[in-house]
Amino acid sequence: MKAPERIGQVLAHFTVTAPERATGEIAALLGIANSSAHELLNGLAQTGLLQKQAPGRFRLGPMIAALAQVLANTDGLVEAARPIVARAVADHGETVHVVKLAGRQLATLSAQSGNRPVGVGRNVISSETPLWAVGAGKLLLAYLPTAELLRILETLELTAFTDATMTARSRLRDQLTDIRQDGFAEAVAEWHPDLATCAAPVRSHAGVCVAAFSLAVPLSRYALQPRAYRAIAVQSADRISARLGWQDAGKPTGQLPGSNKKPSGRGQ
Amino acid sequence: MKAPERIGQVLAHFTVTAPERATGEIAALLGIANSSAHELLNGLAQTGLLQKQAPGRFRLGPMIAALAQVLANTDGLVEAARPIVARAVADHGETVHVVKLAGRQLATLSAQSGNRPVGVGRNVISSETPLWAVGAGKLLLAYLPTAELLRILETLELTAFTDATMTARSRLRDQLTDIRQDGFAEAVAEWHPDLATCAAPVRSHAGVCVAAFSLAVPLSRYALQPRAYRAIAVQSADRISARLGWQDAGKPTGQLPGSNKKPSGRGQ
DNA sequence: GCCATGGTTCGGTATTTTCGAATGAAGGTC
DNA sequence: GACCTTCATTCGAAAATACCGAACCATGGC
Repeated sequence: MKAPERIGQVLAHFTVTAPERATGEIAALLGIANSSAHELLNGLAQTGLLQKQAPGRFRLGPMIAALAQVLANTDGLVEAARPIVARAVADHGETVHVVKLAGRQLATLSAQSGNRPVGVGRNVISSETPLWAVGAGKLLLAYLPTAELLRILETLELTAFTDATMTARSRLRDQLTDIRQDGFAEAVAEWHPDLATCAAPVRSHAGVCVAAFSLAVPLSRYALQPRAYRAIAVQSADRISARLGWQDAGKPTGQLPGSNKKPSGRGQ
Repeated sequence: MKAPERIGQVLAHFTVTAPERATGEIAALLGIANSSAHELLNGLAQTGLLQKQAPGRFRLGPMIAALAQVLANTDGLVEAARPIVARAVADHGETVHVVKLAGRQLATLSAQSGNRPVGVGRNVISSETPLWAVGAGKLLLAYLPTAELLRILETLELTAFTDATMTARSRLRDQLTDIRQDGFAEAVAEWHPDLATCAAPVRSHAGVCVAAFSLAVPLSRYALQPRAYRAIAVQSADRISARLGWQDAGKPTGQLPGSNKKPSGRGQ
C-alpha cells in the first residue's frame, strides 16, 4: 500500500469518539504488524501530524491545527461558507454543517451547533457518519461522476440503523437520481430514529457541486414543517454558491415575475 | 527519507502566502524529481489531505478540515483556549494567538484578529514566522528540554530582519534562560520594525509548558505600556492553564494575603 | 502551425517499509 | 513483594516502494 494512503488511513482513525489511540490499536485497525504501526505513528508524531501523549498513546498533533488555519484563510469555499452558516444558525437555531466528500467519508468544512435547548449535536455529521443514512451523504454521492459513484456504491455495506434506512442498492441508486434532479436530499430517521437531516448542493463558479449544506434537526421539529427546512437548506446553499461566483441559470433566488419555468434548471 | 517526514514537508509548504502549489514547484522545494513529487501529490490528493484543482495544481484538502474539527472537539488545550482568546480580544482589542511548536515551526492552535482600526494581521504568526524573532517562538524554545533546544538552536539560521533581531547564538541562549525564569518573553521590533509581540506559557495539569499565549501589537501602542501587555499575556495564559487543571504553586492569580514569596515558583 | 513549458507515464535500481521474534517496561493479581 | 500479563519498543532479513531519468502528451504562446 502506498504511503500517502496509509497515512490517510491512520489519521482517519482519530475521531471524536476515539481521539486517542494506541500503537497496537492502530496496528489492528489497519491490519499491519505492531512494529510497522510503531514506526508510522512515531514518524507522524515527529512531523507534528500526531503528538505523543505517552509511550504508545497518540493524538492528532499541532500541525493539523496549523494546516487548518491555512485552509480556513485560503479556501474560498470555507471562507464563503462561514458567514452563511453563522446566519443560518442565528436565524433558525438548528445545527448546520458544510461538508465535502473525502474518499468515501464525509469531511466537515464548517459546523455550528444550534442554540435550541433540544437540538442535534455537532458530531452527528463526521467522518464516521454513514453516507447513505444522512441527507448530506446522499446528496454528495448523487453529484459524483457516475463512474466514481458506481465504484463507491459497490463497496458500501448498506447497514440498517433504523426501519427507514435505505438498504437496497437499487433503490438507493434510484433515489440518488431523483436527488440530483431535485437539487435536494433528505434522510428522515434513517440513521437515528429521532433525527432528520437534509442537504442542498453548494456549487462552484463552474456550476459543479463542491460541497453540501446540511441541516440536522430533531425529528419532532422536522416533521412539523419539512418544506421549511428544505427551503432553508436550498437557500443557504445557494447563498454560498453565489459567493463562489455561481450564477443560477434557472431562477436566481426569489420568484422572478414572468418566469413560470419549473425550477428544474438547477441540475448540472 | 521517511514517508511521514516527507509528507509533513510537503504539507508544510502549503501556506497562507502560497496556498496553491504545482508539481514542479514542490519537486524543486523538496529537491526531488518531478515524477516523485507527482506521485506524492496525487497520492495525497486521493486521500483528501490535498485536493487537485487542475492538472498539477494542488491545495490543502477537505481531510485537513475534518481532522481539525476532531482536534478542536477533543484537544483539551484548544477547547480551553477558545474562550480565553475570545475574551482577551474583546477586552483589549489586540491580535491574539495560541501556538505550539511543531518540529521547528510555529503551529497556530487558535487565532483571532484584534478589532482596532490599526492592528496586526492574524497571519504574522504562522508556520513561516521565524522562531527567534517573536515572543511566542522564543518562549516555546525556552521551555524545550535542553537537549532538544540545543539541537534546534544549532540548525537555526539566525537571519536578521531588523536592527533589533537577535542574531548571536550565545546571546539568544542567555535570553532563553531568562525567559524561562521569568515565564514571559517579548520581541520588540525584532521581526518587523513596527511590530511587538509577547508571550506567556500555557501549562498543563502537570505543569509543563504545552503552548504559548501570544499578543501581537503595533509597536506604537506597545511602547506606551509594555507592562500592561505583559500582564495581559501572563494572566490569559494562566487562565488557560487553570482550565487545564494546573495549580500555580506560588501565587494563584491575585495577591494572596500573607504570602510574600516572590513569584519565582512559576518555573517548571 | 510551430515551439516551449510542464504535467504525466513508464521501467530499472536502491532505499524503505514491513514483519516476526526478542527485549524491556509497566500495571495488575495473588 | 514476587509473579505474570500486556504492550510498546528494538533489531535484522525479505519484500515492496519510492525514486529517478527519459519519453510522451497536453496546453498555451508566438
